Amino acid sequence: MPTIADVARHAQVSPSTVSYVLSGKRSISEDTRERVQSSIRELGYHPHAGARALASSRTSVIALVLPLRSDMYVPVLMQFAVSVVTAARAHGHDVLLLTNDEGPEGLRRVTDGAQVDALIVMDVELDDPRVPVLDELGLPAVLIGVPADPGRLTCIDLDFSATGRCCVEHLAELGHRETVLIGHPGPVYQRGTGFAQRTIEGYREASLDRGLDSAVYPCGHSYDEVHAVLSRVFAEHPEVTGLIVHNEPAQGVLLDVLRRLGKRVPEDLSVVAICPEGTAEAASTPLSAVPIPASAIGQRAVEAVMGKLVEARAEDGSTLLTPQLTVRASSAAVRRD
Amino acid sequence: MPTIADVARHAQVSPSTVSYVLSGKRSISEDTRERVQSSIRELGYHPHAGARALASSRTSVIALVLPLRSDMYVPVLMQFAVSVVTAARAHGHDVLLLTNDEGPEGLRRVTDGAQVDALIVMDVELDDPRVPVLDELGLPAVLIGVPADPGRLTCIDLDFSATGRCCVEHLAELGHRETVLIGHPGPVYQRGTGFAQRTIEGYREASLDRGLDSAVYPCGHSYDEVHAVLSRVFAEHPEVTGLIVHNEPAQGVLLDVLRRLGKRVPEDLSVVAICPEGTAEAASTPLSAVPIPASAIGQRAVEAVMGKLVEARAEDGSTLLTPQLTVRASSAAVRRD
DNA sequence: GCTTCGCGTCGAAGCGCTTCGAAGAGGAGC
DNA sequence: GCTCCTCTTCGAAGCGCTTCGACGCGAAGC
Repeated sequence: MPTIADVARHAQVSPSTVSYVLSGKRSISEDTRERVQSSIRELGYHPHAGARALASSRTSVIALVLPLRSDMYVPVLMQFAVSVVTAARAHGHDVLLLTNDEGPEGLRRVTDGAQVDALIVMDVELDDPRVPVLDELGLPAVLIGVPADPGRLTCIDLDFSATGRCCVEHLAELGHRETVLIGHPGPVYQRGTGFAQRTIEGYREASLDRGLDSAVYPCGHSYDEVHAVLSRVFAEHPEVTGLIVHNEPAQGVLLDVLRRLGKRVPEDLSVVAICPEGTAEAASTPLSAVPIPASAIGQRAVEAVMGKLVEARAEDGSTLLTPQLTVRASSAAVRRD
Repeated sequence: MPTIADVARHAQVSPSTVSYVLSGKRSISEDTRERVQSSIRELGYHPHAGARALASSRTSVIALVLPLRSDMYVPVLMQFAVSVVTAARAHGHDVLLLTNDEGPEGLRRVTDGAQVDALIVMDVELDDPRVPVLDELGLPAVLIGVPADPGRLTCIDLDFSATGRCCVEHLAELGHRETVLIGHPGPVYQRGTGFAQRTIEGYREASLDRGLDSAVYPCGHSYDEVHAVLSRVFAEHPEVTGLIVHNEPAQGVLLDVLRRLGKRVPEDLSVVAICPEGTAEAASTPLSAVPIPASAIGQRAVEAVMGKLVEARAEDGSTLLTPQLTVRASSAAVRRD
């Protein structure tokens, strides 16, 4: 592997000049710059990341902390990850993948060892032990998800409260008076998952505002669980005409179960989902849905991190993306007959 | 941040001694070792990764190259990724996440820059442009998937040919004479995806061996596509009693469509899937299936990489894991009436 | 004509660690 | 008593890069 000294010799300049050509931190004459650049190309020079990190205390690597939990919906996670990597690359950075099983110590490890310049942390819970650690770490950090107390940290997420509200309003405008929210499995709520709880809040508030009945049913993913929950829903709420589904993995099964139970969508029952675009489109009856803009969030997270990194720009707290409901075949005006 | 010099001073030894305590590369007296270790703890010392990489030309980071393609089944991908990260951590290594959109150059970039010690590459195609690049890179590399010509590289994968065969044999033993394989969408095959093609090969060979009819139908993921393909299958093969499904995303919809078409599983039709354990279990009729052992593969990949890293042990070419079919409710003996 | 300035370049120091050779201290062997 | 080892520890060099101060030079200012 050629070093910067090799390049310097080849271009007949000093190593520092090569460095300045690369970083652009001092002006270099057109002439030398080209000479250096062609030497770099000719020798196939790539700066040694370790040496660079040592000298500049910058790694050009950001950490992405993924949850390992099985109850997170994987495709969304993956969209996040991919968009973060892509956006980071666009800014000349790489991504170090961490899972959560090291806990807060894992964060300390990589930052103390100067392995990363910044962190992006996913699946943040309302009362997340990582948040205080991140806050005191002092490195640029962005949370995907909003904890109860974000401290000085930047958060980015879909506005789930508005999302819940948005679903209610859509159904209300179609004339539905009684709706039910099919949620994530119980443990997700007990754990204090912000997005799940906020969705419920929004749902409840909006229902109250409009004087509509509301009810929340946590629900598992399997066919049997969905079947059991829906049976209970119809037994306990025979008048229900609107279903809001905030439980991605159950989505696929849900329409199937409804069919079995003799409910036609949207004739007997309107369904609104909160899930990735693709899932909503591919359903047997395409679902009216608020898409989860995973890619946009990932991208924003990277932008925020880069902002802090480059210009120590203090991001203005949380960014909550406005939900955008797309109407498809699964929701329709209630039939008054 | 304390440096090794701070620790040395605190423990009243030289920096090199601290280094040897950390690396264990020379014997250190019980006494000093403990003194050094408690200084490390007390000061909260973490070695600077960049400095270490520079001095030792070892980064303790391995690259994981993920495909970005939308037609890969995401949950499996994620299982791979998570198991790779977990296994790597168990060996004291971190994982740098790369996507495929930089192509072979991306590999060069991270290796030339000495950012990683080794690479794990997923979703390798039969004729993958990254393979020759990896081969000449000289770094330890492990492929998940088996290209047509692996060169000197180590490959790890499920034995998909045996998997196809295994499914046929299971159905044959139940008395089925005519089976159909529902495969991935056409482009997956045209792209030269090893695992898809090998499954078909195994399926065809085993069918031939047993004198059974065979037919392959590529198939998309959406409800409509599955419906269309299955309708064609039953029109063109009215006698079919066994379905082998090698198309994870279609799995969910499939049973639903069969029900619509008036086919009972397993009474009219036995279904065998090739998919992750969880998917097979959660189906409305639990599926007899060959699970894709993503975690095991990821783990093995890391082991292989570590082997090469530590002892320059030349892994013995490809490792193909033997498929293990689990019988569930979706397959039964054919009814002769 | 002399100072002043800015531009382009260089040299050297230093980032924090690993590692090699060597040195000091004691014990064993003759 | 002297040599020869072994066991611990140290010192110094060096990994490849960035960055700061300085220097030389031509242009501008008086």
